[in-house]
Amino acid sequence: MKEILLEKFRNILQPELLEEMADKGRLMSVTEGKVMIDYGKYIKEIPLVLSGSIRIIREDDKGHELFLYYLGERDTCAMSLTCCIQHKKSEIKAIAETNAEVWMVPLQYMDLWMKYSTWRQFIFNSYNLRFEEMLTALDSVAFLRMDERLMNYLLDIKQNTGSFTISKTHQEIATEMNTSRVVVSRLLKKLENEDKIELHRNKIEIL
Amino acid sequence: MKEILLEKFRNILQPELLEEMADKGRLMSVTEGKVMIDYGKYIKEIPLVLSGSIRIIREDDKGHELFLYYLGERDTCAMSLTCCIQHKKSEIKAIAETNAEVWMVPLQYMDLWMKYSTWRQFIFNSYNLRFEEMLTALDSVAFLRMDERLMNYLLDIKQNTGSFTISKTHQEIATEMNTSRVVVSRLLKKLENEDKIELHRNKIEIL
DNA sequence: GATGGTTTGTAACCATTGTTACACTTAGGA
DNA sequence: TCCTAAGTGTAACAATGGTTACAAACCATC
Repeated sequence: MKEILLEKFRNILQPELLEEMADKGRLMSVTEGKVMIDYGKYIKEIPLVLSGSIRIIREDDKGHELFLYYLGERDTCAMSLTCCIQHKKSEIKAIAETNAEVWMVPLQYMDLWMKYSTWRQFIFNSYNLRFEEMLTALDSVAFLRMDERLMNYLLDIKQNTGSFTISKTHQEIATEMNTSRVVVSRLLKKLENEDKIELHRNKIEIL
Repeated sequence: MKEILLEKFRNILQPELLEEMADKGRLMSVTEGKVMIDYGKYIKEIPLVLSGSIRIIREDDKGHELFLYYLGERDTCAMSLTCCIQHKKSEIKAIAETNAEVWMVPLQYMDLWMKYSTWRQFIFNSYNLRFEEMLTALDSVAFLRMDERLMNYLLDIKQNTGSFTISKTHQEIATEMNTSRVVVSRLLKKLENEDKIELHRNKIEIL
């Protein structure tokens, strides 16, 4: 099990740190659809993604959702980091987009490992990436029209999976974008007429 | 000059660190309206706010703006931190909302001071606060109608200044909320009819 | 192939927000 | 005092997105 960790992070984290991480952490395997972190729950471990993809979502008090970004291989969750340190409830929800393997490290090491320069770099790099993705999400809802948001959302998924085929229903997309299914169907059809995508049941092809 | 720094951060940062900060940094005084950090520019110093208030704004490539949050006494800019570390261009714009005093620290100390536990706490606390404020901004544009956003915006300013009186024109508000002046005037009038605010020229009173 | 649940397509209508246009008010000089 | 620029109020209309309703297509499985 530890081999995966060592291999994935070999070029990022220094050997002593990796040894310690392998020793103190544990592997968690999750199946697609599993809610890994729920809104309002406490977080007690830092998750480092070894394989697969995690969907990060914001939820309001009325149950409305908004997709924020994906975590992939070698990523970690910045929200977890801040939550860990301050022992606060999670502000976001994390769901396994695919089957995934995650290395879980007890929260106290977050600060203890600050003596390792590669850990500091890794942590701050994570913060930076997550900040940028939050800004992208913000740009999307603040500055774009729904059809542009939708196209960006599709491209985002393509980027994340590396595949031109997206296996989601219109309802799922509507939920993640906090709009209605009818609006999504309407705009997808419009994008199809503009020859940007091709529609099938449970499947969207990006051209 | 250094006395202000020592006094403001006495309860947050340890004495040795404060000594070093006083030694290595410099005081910057800015007047209201001054653009302190511009979109796309490099940042070479970490700003610690001693007094006054800084408005942080997101800007898209067409010049549209969106207010994100305020920095006040004892705050620092998380974006600056990440930008500093990675030598990247700024993703945001910072404008002095009032006259302000800021302690500027050369970027290399960001990492050097990680040996001080109070510095680590301060930095991660800043990240956490900024992350939360970003989420609040996101909630606002993603989940709320314009009239609710507007009321929240006004309450946010009240919170920041401690005053029930807001000295902004409808156009300024419209720009910060990325909408049009007419819409703001319309909704402000509606809020006045609901006895939530009182309108005057260049001035809005929160009731 | 009949049945039923899920998914998609589309029309009609409504609500919210954005745009254009213009009148009126106020503050601050000339 | 008068003039001008800036700020505000409001009407009329357009565009976008949300809602309701219903039909058609598709899939699994009995």
